[in-house]
Amino acid sequence: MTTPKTGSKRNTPQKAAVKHALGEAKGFVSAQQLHQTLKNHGSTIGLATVYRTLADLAVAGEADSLQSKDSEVLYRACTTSHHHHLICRECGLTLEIEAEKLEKWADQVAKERGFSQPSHNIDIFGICAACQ
Amino acid sequence: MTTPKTGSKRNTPQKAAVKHALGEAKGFVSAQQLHQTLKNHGSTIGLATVYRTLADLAVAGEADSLQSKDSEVLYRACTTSHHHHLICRECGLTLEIEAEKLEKWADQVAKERGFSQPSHNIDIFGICAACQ
DNA sequence: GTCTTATTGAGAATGTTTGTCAATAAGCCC
DNA sequence: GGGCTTATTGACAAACATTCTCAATAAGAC
Repeated sequence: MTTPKTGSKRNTPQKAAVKHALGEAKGFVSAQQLHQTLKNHGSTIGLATVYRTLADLAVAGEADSLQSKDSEVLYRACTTSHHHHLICRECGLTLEIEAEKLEKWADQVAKERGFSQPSHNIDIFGICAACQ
Repeated sequence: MTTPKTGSKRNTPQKAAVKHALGEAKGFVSAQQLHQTLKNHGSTIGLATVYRTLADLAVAGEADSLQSKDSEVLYRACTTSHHHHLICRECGLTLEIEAEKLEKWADQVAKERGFSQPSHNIDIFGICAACQ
């Protein structure tokens, strides 16, 4: 009762492995894909652990998440600064885009209509030069 | 072989019912919600039919679709012209937004990086005046 | 009315994601 | 190093939305 101890995360080899694998991936990958990759490399990590770790990374701002067309969630390692993505529909190649103008525009539109706590979802898709 | 007959859609009471119910809904609704609403009104429509009809409407441009946080797809009746949405996270109230500038910006960003066939996903969320 | 075939509805099947829970091991104090 | 507490793990089951299957129905055309 005397020790709330709310925020005590532990460092485990599993978390490190997920983080590393996410860093190796070029574009966005699903939890399932990442789990398969890890197992192919000899890891015995559980699927649930991959899901949990990715969700934690997303909350911590160390990964971006995105909904694919097939209703699965895709993750990608990223810098902590806010940005958007230009994604190839063919190969998944992803470029980060800075768009300060856009941020301001979105926030302004929300405020003009009386909406508070604005947030937005902006992603651009296309076919990259290599895939054409 | 002599009759391709690829595009022969039939008009059924079920399709009309889904279309009507979608029009009645204020904001975005899921296929499950719509199915429930229809059943509550006495319809015996099947869940699969609701899904199929909504998918058709989305393809035909008569409905907008959107991925919610809970990984379900939400639909909304709309005009055929291209637009985006400002959505209340609390009550689901939805306003349509015209943003020609934005369209051009998105297409330009894609072309600058060598991407063809650009498309984009832009939605703004917030808490509407009534919900604050 | 008859015929063709798109459509329907009930349930099974799929696939992702989350929950459960006993077993394990990370961090800490001695 | 040894022991303790408890966050974490992994295997599996469960929840969930969505799609598939297929016999039965009915829309549209003649």
